[in-house]
Amino acid sequence: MGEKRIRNMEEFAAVSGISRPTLSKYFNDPDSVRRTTRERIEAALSQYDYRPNVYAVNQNRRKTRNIGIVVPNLADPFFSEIGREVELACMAAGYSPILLSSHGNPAQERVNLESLRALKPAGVLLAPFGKASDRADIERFSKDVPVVTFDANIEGVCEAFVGTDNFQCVDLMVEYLCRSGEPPCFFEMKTPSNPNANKRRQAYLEAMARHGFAPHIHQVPGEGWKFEEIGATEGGKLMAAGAFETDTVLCSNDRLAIGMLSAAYELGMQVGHGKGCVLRIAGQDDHPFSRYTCPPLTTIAQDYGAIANRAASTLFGIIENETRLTEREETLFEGTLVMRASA
Amino acid sequence: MGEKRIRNMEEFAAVSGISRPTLSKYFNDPDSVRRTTRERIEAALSQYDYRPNVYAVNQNRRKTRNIGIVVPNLADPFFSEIGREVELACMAAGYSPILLSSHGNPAQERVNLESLRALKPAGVLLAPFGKASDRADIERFSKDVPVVTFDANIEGVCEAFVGTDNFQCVDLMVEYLCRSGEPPCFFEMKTPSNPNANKRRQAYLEAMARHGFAPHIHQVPGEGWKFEEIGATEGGKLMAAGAFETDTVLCSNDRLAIGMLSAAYELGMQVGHGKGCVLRIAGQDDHPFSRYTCPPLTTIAQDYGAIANRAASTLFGIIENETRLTEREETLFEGTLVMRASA
DNA sequence: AAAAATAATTAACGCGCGTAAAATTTAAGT
DNA sequence: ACTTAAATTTTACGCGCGTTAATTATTTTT
Repeated sequence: MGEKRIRNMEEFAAVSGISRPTLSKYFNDPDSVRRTTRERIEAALSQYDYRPNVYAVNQNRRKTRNIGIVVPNLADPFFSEIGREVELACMAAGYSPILLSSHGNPAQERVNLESLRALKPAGVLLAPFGKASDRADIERFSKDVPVVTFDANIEGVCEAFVGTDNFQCVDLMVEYLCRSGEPPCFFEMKTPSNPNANKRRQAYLEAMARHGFAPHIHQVPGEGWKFEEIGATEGGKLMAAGAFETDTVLCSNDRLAIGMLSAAYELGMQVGHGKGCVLRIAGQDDHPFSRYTCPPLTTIAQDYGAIANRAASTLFGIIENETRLTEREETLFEGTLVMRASA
Repeated sequence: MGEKRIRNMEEFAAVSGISRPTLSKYFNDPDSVRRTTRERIEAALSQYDYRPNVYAVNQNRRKTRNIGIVVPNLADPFFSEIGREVELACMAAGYSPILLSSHGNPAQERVNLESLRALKPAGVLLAPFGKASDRADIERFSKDVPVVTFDANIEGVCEAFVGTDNFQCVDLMVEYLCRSGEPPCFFEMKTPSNPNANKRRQAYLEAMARHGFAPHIHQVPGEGWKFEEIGATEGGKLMAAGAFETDTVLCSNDRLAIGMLSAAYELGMQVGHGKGCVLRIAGQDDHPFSRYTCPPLTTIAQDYGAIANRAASTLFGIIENETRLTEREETLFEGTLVMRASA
């Protein structure tokens, strides 16, 4: 191993017997040099551990191999999961992911994009807030850097969007709930910033119409990202008041449902489809913890991996072709019903 | 605003009427130039938006202002919370935090440190795995870069450690449980990689002795980071078999407790201290979701903010004094009892 | 107001690497 | 073995900024 410390590519060229420009080519793309040369380089590499200075490399290269990943809130396990999948996809493709959380704050999203700009990323994978995001800012940013959005769409902005088909998901759930018991009421926040919430409400209305039932939407006040708390306090009030028209509630997302389950427990209302149960509660997203709620939460699972990989590979395609998409792409994956005890 | 694009410091010097070396000084430390000069620079800055190229800056500066933050698993809300606090502390002090998750994989921890090395960080804040971490590797790394560990200690390695006083925490909980009902059994994994787990077991033994009760430790098999699952399946088996000697179980951490609560629910065992309850379950850490379990989890809260800030400021002290600590520091914060319905 | 102290300017070099052009070597093809 | 094509080496410049030394301008001191 390491005989003496190599300070730069010049010195490594000396000890390896390969010229610096060839080494430079190799580090940019190992396959761009002849096999025998590559082997000589790699032999030397295992002997003298040397790595090009990232800062010098990135200063001189037009485009770096950095990929910015921005998610609204890493404290939400949903985003930490999908963020991780995206990260892995980037690394597998030889890029350097830089994962940033906006900490539930749309202003931080702007800050994050601004910091990313300084890093001259080859591309950005963005899970935006939706309506709360600064559309103009993102549009401006995506002029300079190719951006693929995932999870939440911003109509007409960025190269492509990859997400879940909310209509298919809600339809699946509504169909199941109607078939197995009373038709569901819909529980959500009054001012959801996430565009998925709006699609889900719309999908609920359409699905209920299709099944010939009257829809019942309950919107509750509440700001921020404390969904469980909102679900617990506001959902609890509704349950206590007997405000739900049927014995089944479909929540706009799992975190609201988790809050409602907690409130139902407090109220002594047994949730589930077994005997003695007075309420069914269902969620959406298959939150990592929904398997451990009491009772375990019936929900719709999004295909995290598929979304992450498709978003990443779409971005890589744009980067590697050096050409923006002629037409904006939208890809939606289907969700699957996860039947547990709560509904 | 932006009249024409400024490509480098040279051009900004031209339009601002300030020489380049002075600008360089300013960007390194705004207070190092005369007030009148500073104002002229900032006036120009608001007109021509220019920012120094990070790569060129970091290539030439001896030490960057990057701070590496490495946590074992961002998918665990505990670490995403504390990671966020650390991040904020770094930004507040004018550093650039780079948050990396080891995804529950000790090998990834080595990879993360290796990637950080390339970024020449001024310092690193590391929440290690503990025994599962590569002690030698971390020791070697901390020779080159000042490292402060937090959450989990590695005896004798790195400049300093900041964490929670497990003995005080467990003592607090044991005292409460003994005073309010039957003394607790202790539930944990057989091979916990986290050193806190070992301290907690030890603390449990001492606390029980002090109160004059016989300790009962139940260790269950299970690998990895699926603590809820392990708590549910293995804890469930123990509950079903009536293996716990008393009606009170103290879990090594909240995530195990969440799993146990879920299993207890399945078994129809009512958990809590009210009437009709057959079991009390307590956790440790005040996991963000433990407020919404059924019943809500009684636990010990760590002072996330204090730990994060102390770890960060200790590191900044070392960086700014350019001198390593003569003696390794260990700081422990006290936990507080969070009484909820489960125990 | 002149002298002393402080700050800014000019000029120039270096950091580590990308990259281009020309010269040279190596491999492939018949 | 000879021609061609492909790969490598030599040489040299540029990227954007840190930094230093000598010079000049500005402020502070008495």
